[in-house]
Amino acid sequence: MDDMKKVGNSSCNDGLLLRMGLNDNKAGMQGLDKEKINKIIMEATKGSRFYENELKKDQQVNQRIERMMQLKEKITTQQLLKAQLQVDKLVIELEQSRNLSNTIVHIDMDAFYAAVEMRDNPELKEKPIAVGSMSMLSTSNYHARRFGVRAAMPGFIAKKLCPHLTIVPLNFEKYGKVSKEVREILTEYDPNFMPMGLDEAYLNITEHLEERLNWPEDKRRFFFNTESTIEKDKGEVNMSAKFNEDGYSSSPILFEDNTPLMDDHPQQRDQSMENSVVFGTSAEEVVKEIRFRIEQKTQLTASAGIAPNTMLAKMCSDRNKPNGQYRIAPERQAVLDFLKDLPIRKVPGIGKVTEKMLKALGIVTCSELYQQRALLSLLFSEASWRNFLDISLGLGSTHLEKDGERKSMSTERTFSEINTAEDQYSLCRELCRDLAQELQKEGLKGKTVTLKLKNVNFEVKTRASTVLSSVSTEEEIFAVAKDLLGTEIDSVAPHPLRIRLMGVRVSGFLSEEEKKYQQKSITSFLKSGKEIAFLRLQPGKSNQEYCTKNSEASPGGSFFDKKRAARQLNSENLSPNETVAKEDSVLVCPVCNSEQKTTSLMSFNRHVDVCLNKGLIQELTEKKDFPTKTCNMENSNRVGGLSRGQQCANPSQGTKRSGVTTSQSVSKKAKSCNSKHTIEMFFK
DNA sequence: CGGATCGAC
DNA sequence: CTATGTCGATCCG
Repeated sequence: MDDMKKVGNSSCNDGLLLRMGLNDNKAGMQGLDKEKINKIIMEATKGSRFYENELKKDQQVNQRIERMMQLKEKITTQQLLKAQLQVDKLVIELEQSRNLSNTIVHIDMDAFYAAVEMRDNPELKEKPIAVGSMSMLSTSNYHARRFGVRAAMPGFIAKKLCPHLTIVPLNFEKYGKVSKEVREILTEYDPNFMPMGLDEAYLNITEHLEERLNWPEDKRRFFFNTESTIEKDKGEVNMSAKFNEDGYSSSPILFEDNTPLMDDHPQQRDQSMENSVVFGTSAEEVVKEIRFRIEQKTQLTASAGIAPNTMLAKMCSDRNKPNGQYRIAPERQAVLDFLKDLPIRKVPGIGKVTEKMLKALGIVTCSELYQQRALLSLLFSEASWRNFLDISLGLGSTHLEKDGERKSMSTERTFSEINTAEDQYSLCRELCRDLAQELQKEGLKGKTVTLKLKNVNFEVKTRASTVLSSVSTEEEIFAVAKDLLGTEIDSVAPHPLRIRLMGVRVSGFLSEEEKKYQQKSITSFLKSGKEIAFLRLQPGKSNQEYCTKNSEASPGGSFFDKKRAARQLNSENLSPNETVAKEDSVLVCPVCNSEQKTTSLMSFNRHVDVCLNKGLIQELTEKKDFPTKTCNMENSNRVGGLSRGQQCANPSQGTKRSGVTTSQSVSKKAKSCNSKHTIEMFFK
């Protein structure tokens, strides 16, 4: 998004201000200068919990830098020379593989959300506006930016910077519609174009350019949208000017110079079609055409970059925004010229922290990045310095890969402080419910559940747990998340856990391969007509285990719910051995599959352990896989010492991966419980 | 694997 | 009063 989140850092390095304030003000005009902006932000911010946490993070970065500098001190000239040789060998290879044959375009809608809101509400047109809420802004228009109002800034601070600021709430449905309109245009130039969010996209127009060479003019002719409500009076081309809110924006507008549109066909303009325009066949003309069509269709302007790879194209689109475009010719020297004085912060992938670290090494521009390549290869990880090298050579992807399958799905929410376990658990359940719904829309199941917590001091923690069999339903996810939450609550007891955010994520999805396999094993399992045994447990003070004989256990979850609520609310230790499975559930041993006529967990566990040990011995003596009896042990986190046993009990999942998972996650839990007797017994 | 960090939108 | 939500990548232990 064209939001100026990246703010040139330049001179004064007074820490946080640079991060939080906008120091990009063109002096003179109405608005505020850097100093004022930073002062106001600092006043609004100083002493807040947020600020304190920012300071803490800042210190951590400084320590990182310190460690790096110490490392640097130890580097000998010998090492440096050697590194230089190695890196330069790589440079030669990279140089040889440089590919300038593609034409990549990056399209970036200008101040997208704000522009949509202004379009739809003329009242806003002359005003400084931002889209978002009092707590967080998503974007602002250029007018507001002159006051230092920008994306990722809370609205209440923006208001201090610019008291007249109008804050419009987000309306994603609307932006989505507009985005779709834009995409309909883009797809004509590259059916495989890659959208990046609602307001940006990469296109590879290499093929289009070839075809276009043979196109007759008619196919390159487009008409002005006449029935639009826009006030436009004089002549052909001033439509885009209105989007230049301020009249003194430095960016070029679409038709401002005398030549561009008719580049290739200067002769025809007036007679044929009064309200039409013909675009040429060059890349620049194509992109002008795209931007023209976007504007005609949506009344919104876009900026664009043209270059031989995505990284460069993206940086180009930033060059002349808003409502401008820029091209790097497909020549090595053109690329290097472009990079020469470019601040590394402009490079996609280089953020605040990396900028600061590199600056500590005296690196600010891309050419400096290249000069220091040998040093960087000694100070940074392979992935990092190779990336730096690519950047400084101007290398990037020359084709647009379809993004692969998703790797995780999550949901999180911020709220005013919540500090009672009761509310936290019910919130957690709610998140699990929402997440489960989304997961099921995509038919996904994952093995890892991650809980994210942010306390009122803005400190973030994540806690993850990987289970044997994939989860996707509210109950399944919650069963895991609630344990993680419980552990965190316990960890601060007797103090309450004071949080301002909670999130739940599911990852570790099954690959397509695994899906099929699982499908098979499930159906064959069902055919075999066996019962599913469930076994669950919660570590910590509220140990709770039960098995039900029923495969559709706890249908509405109410049973589960009440139990949990009661237990956690009372916050006392129910003796873990008593009162299990009162209702209509029956304990079934997951190993031998027989019903156990007891309601005492302890004796039930004993039985299970015995069964498992039998299995273990058998496995080890026969030295082969455990019999493939499909015993579904979803979520079976039985708390004590079943590390090997679980593997045995669930052979259908017996891949290397799940084996490791099992022994790790269980052995950890085994410590917290005193039931490692299973293991000890075995080794006697 | 789990946890923290970075970066992008 | 009031500092987002979602995702992927990477590094380290």
